[in-house]
Amino acid sequence: MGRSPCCEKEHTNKGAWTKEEDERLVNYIKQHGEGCWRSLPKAAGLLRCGKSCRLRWINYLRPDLKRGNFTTEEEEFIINLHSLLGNKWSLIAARLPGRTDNEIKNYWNTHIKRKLLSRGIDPQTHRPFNSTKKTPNSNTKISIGNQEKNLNQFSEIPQTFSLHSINVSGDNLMKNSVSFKVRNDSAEESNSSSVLSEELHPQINLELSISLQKSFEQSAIKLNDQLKQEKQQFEDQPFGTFMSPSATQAACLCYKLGFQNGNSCNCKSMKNVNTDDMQRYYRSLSL
DNA sequence: AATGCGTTCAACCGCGCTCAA
DNA sequence: GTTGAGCGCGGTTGAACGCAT
Repeated sequence: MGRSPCCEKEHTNKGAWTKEEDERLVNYIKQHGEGCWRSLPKAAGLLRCGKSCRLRWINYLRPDLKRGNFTTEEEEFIINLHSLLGNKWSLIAARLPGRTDNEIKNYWNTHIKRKLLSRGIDPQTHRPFNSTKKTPNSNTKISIGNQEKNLNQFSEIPQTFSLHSINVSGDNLMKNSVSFKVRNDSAEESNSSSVLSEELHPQINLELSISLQKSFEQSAIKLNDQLKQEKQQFEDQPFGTFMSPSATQAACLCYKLGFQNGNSCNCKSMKNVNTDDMQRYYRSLSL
């Protein structure tokens, strides 16, 4: 059965948007908000299909977009995220405020891809071209308490504290994949995440030592409450007077995963964690 | 000035997913 | 359980631009 077209093509404009069309779209969304893209063009007096309006708004007209060149930090961040997420541009964009998936995708294809190729790195696998390949073990299991699940069954793990609560069995290669998946709470991401190894990303410590104390739920709730409390303490006190054991551990994990541009660290000496990292960590908590 | 070629990026296309009927 | 509308995503296209010849 064929799919019906999203709009009456013969009555819609295509190609570049005019200034007037942009104004109409912006004014309409300012008044009525986003959504109902199918009915929006007619309501806004635009001879465009809904998808085209949505794309124009999301990729170009949204007021919170950051225009201009990507910074070196953004570029590094994209490379790191791509090594974990693969071509999941929308997921990568979600972690880069002010950037769109389309923008990142274009930047990847026009700049980063070429840069990696010139360094002798395969942009898809993030491995040197002459390195030996390892393939992930599709039967890798994740244990939650006394339950065991396949990777692809694992779909609802809270993001913030999951790294503390999961016991992973499988080969080293998949450990990192699992940790990423856990941080991003969707089975789909798990399936698409790239395989990492210490030889590929020496700055990323794959020995996550993630283990379960009691049941996953109990640990998660406990840690969530603890972090909530600590976050409040952090906001109440000037930095430096307060150091949280659970937060330092979590920040350390961020470090070890390479999300903070950090070097390998030792949790026992996390007194040395810098202020910016800690602030970033607390602000990232959605408690 | 004219032409060709490579690059960039806005926009389009088709597919998959979700959800309500 | 089936169907179809609506939406979002990733891949692709093509117009516009810059540079070299």
